[in-house]
Amino acid sequence: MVRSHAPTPRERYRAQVREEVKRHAWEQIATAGASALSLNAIAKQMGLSGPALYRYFANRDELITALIRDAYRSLADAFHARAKAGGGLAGLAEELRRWALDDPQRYLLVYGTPVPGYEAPADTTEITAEIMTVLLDACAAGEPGPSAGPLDAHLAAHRAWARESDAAPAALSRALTFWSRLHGVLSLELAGHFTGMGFDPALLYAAEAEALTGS
Amino acid sequence: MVRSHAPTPRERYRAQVREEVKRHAWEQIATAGASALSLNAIAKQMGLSGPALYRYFANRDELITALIRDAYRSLADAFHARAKAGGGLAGLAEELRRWALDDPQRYLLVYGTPVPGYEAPADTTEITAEIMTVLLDACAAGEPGPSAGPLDAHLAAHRAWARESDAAPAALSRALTFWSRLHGVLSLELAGHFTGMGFDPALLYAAEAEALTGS
DNA sequence: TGTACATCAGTGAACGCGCGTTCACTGATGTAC
DNA sequence: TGTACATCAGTGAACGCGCGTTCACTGATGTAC
Repeated sequence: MVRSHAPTPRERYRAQVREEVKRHAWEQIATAGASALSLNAIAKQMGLSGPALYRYFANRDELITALIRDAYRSLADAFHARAKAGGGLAGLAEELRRWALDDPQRYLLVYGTPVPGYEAPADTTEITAEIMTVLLDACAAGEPGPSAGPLDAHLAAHRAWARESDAAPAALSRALTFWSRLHGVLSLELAGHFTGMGFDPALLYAAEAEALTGS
Repeated sequence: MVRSHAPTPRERYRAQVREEVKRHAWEQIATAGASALSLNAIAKQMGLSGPALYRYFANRDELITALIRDAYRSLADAFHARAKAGGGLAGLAEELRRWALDDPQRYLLVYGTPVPGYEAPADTTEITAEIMTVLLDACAAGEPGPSAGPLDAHLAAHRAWARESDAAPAALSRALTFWSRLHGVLSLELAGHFTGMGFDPALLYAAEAEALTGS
């Protein structure tokens, strides 16, 4: 966020092209999946020669990293905005579904089966922790609830992932349950496992969200 | 299951080689993911030339189809066996986790992000329906439970996926919830999204299973 | 039991393809005096 | 304001690679008389 100087025209141009490359990359991912991402194909689509892209990304992995970071960033922003606007946990559930359906491949890129051979940089961990913090705050906002069961006891002793949050164990387990249940519906839906079954996944999602937020 | 004649030595040999090809295919998937599956690489690993495999599989897609079918078949068999042995819904939850952890890539192949460009044959639908039937029977076995909420009402009218089952709407929603909740935990776990968080996914899974089966 | 023939597993060469990536280069854009 | 120089975007050729797939073929295995 902190710029040490105003961007020169060249810097602005570079940033624009980088964005354009990423836009084409997302289109390509939407068509053929993340593992089919090809720098050459993107260049051709932009009317450039293949090697030209190496001015903007060191290699294929760096491009994927940028896409993943952008995706996480986008979800974190959406969560922050929704949390600020109120709506609590139910609002976050709505927001998560909206965000996922808005660009299914973006969701699958970060929460689906990992791209083979690709190793996520430590830097994205920061953003995922940010997302988790918003979720934890919303979970802690409700009634504390009794801390029962082996999971809560376990989480009380294994809460490193919650960072400096002082959420009660019940809030921790609630956050994990929120995440995994909604991901369960979304990932099956986006991967197409409900197609042909004839029911509306939105209602299953709504039922799960309701069970979680008790509203 | 019905053989019209005893297998000739040649047929037996063919079947053996097909199995060996599939074995190597699974090993390769375990290392580099399903989208990296290469017929040439498998052939080399078996000490054969690339084209030799075309005696056993018409093309790459047919091999993937065989792997997917085998995977579903294996889960269906495991579910049948467990259902017969008793244990009800809780038993199926245990079995699902055991099956998933036994070969994570096998789970991800069928329930993860679909292989890009690959279209599943209609034939596998039969096996997934079989799996669903076992699950539905277990869900219907418990107390009927009050059919409430928009989801149950919706499912009462959209139950084509349940085939000829006469399970109550509450059982239908229970089956879907069972599937998506347990898949939520498993897919996040197998995709590595819990690594580095420091808690034990098995306890989250157990908590979800308990919430579903009420035991 | 031996011989003639058909079947079929596997080979090696070849096709065309697209990939990531490097390199030396041209030409345009910006900077310094 | 004009000129000399440095910076940098983009090109085209090239490298080596592995992929799926075809084709004509050799040689071994099984079958029929």
